[in-house]
Amino acid sequence: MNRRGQGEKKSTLKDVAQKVGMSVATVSMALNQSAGYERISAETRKMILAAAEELNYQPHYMAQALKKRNTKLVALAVPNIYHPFTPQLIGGVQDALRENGYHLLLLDLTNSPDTESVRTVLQLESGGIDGLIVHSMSGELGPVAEGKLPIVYLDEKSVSPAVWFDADGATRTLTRHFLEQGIRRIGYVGSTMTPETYTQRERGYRSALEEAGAPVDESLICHVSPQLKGGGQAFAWFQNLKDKPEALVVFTDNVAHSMMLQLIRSGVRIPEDLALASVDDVELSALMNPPLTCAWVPAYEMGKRAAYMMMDQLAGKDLSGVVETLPVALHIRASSIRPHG
Amino acid sequence: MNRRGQGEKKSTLKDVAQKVGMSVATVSMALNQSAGYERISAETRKMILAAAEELNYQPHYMAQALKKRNTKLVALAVPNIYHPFTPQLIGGVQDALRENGYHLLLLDLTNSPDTESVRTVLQLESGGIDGLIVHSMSGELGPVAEGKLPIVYLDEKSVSPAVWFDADGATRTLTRHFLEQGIRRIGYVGSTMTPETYTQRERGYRSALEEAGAPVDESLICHVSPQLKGGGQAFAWFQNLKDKPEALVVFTDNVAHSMMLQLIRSGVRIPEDLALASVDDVELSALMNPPLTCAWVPAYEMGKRAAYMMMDQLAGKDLSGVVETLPVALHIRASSIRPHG
DNA sequence: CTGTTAGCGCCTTCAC
DNA sequence: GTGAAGGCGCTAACAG
Repeated sequence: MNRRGQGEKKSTLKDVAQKVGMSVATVSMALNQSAGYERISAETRKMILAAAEELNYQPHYMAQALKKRNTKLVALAVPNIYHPFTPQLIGGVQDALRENGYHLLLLDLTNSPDTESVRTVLQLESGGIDGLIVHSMSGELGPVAEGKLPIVYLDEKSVSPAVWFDADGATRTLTRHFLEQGIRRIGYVGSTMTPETYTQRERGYRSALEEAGAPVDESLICHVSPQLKGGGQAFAWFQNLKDKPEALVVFTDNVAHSMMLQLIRSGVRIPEDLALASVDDVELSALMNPPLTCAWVPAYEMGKRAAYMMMDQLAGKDLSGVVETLPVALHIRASSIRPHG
Repeated sequence: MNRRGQGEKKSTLKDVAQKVGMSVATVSMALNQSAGYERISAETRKMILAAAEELNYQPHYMAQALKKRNTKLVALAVPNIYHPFTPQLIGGVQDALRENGYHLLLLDLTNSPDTESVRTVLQLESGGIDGLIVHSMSGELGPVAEGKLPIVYLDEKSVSPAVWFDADGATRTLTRHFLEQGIRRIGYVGSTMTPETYTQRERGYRSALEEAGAPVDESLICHVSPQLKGGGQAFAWFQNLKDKPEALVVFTDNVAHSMMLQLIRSGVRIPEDLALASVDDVELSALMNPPLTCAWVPAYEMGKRAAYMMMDQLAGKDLSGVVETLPVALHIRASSIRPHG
């Protein structure tokens, strides 16, 4: 042991105590400013600080965690690290956590068999992490984690506590945006996977049509993979359609981008031949040709809110039943504006 | 304490021991299959297992870590969570780590002042994590971490141990690909940020020209932000150029995509007016119009290799001086093929 | 075959 | 103002 890279062995509280000829208790108090701290003479305090500095003392993270019964670690479980949404979520969670000295343990469950992810969570659940934030996977992880440690769900609204954005509102707004232009044949590209946010997005589309008294034509609805390749599937579906729609609401940017690129390559003009709009609004959407109309999802903010809710729970607040809903914003761009309304 | 969500208090080794009327030592052995395990009678072993099961016993992660002097946690520090490269790295690291029961602590240093990230690392360094994988930031984190815990560097080659992909080879190949078509006026879009991989990419471009006896025209080289907005900067630079190049090597997909979209919008035809090629080859590149020629970077594999190297070190191997270099692959697509050679 | 003992490094009453 | 003692939950000798 003490092999390459380890350098000089770390110094412990005891080392510091020894150096100043005092007990570890005093040193601990001085360093932590914990109860009884005021009673330590300013002088000894300075000595201790100096000695700690000199010995390069750092409290042992795990020992502290064991004693204080908290690890300052929060896990974020994500179903797909490759979705453009995910990094923003991560960024938000991480930034919020860091504000309070927490660290982020990332659980990327992309193509992880359920059993394995469950095993991982169980392992961590006991003294490994203080809390768990779950993105779109209450079904898989709720049963194993609930009741064992504080949880916050992301992108779901039928469980709690949760952070949700108005998913059905997003597609409803998009669909209405087409209806208001007098477009009636509006199709929908949805997901074969069915986390709550995706089913709600489809619901928003359907309800907008119904509210407007427009018929929902099932032949204008398709379901594809929520990956880039989903755009290819949607494109193929569109090509084979006899009676094509005039406009399409797509459930996620990812798919919209890739479908759009293929449509254009095949000669379909956007928005003249087909108007397009999508949900998420990642940065690239505004740069597409033509710029893609989107319902903007506050992904970063959602991550932040989830982390705050987690830390609130860790601080003792009871958040059961709470579902925070963040609004979406409609960003109208050229892809969705039909020439003659 | 024991507030909402905590459920029934967790059971400890002692609880299990009590239940079966035995000492914690025996229980620990039986459960861990550690030294001396074979000498426990099969019967008591079964009892213990059953009791543990019934009490829903899970070893306390931190207590175990404190005792065994390892946390099974490896941190990955990334400079920019939003770069399309990063999720692939994360995916690779995480998958490899998980194979051996390690977990990933993500340190997203996007827009983090240096001091703060250093503080974080120092905090974790002492008993919080077993090792640190650093992406493109040896300058910032090397000094604080080196010698304190095992490190692996990603995307650098002048430090070690490291995982590197042949960055200058990538751009050299791309540049030659243009030269072989008889193109002489080849420009370069590089980065204002200068991690090693970016300086090497520029070097590859320059050396390919020099080797071919072609002049390096500094007016054909610009430097932009490695974000999507960098594409806008590059586009503006290109527009203002009097003597335009026939081809452009771009240092990263991100920038290439966004520049390309703006070029096309402004009426520049690719590859007729300007041939384009870039480094990274994220999935979207093949879907662009026209499909973008790329040097493919094995990001996922790099992550995996870095994690393996970390775990090798954790297992006692000395990897100082080792730099693993992964090859890139040239993916020729329509964006780089000039009509008449 | 199993129990006892002794910590890992830290924090926190409780005495002095 | 400061020190001693106990213990978080677990593991690893060493006894029996």
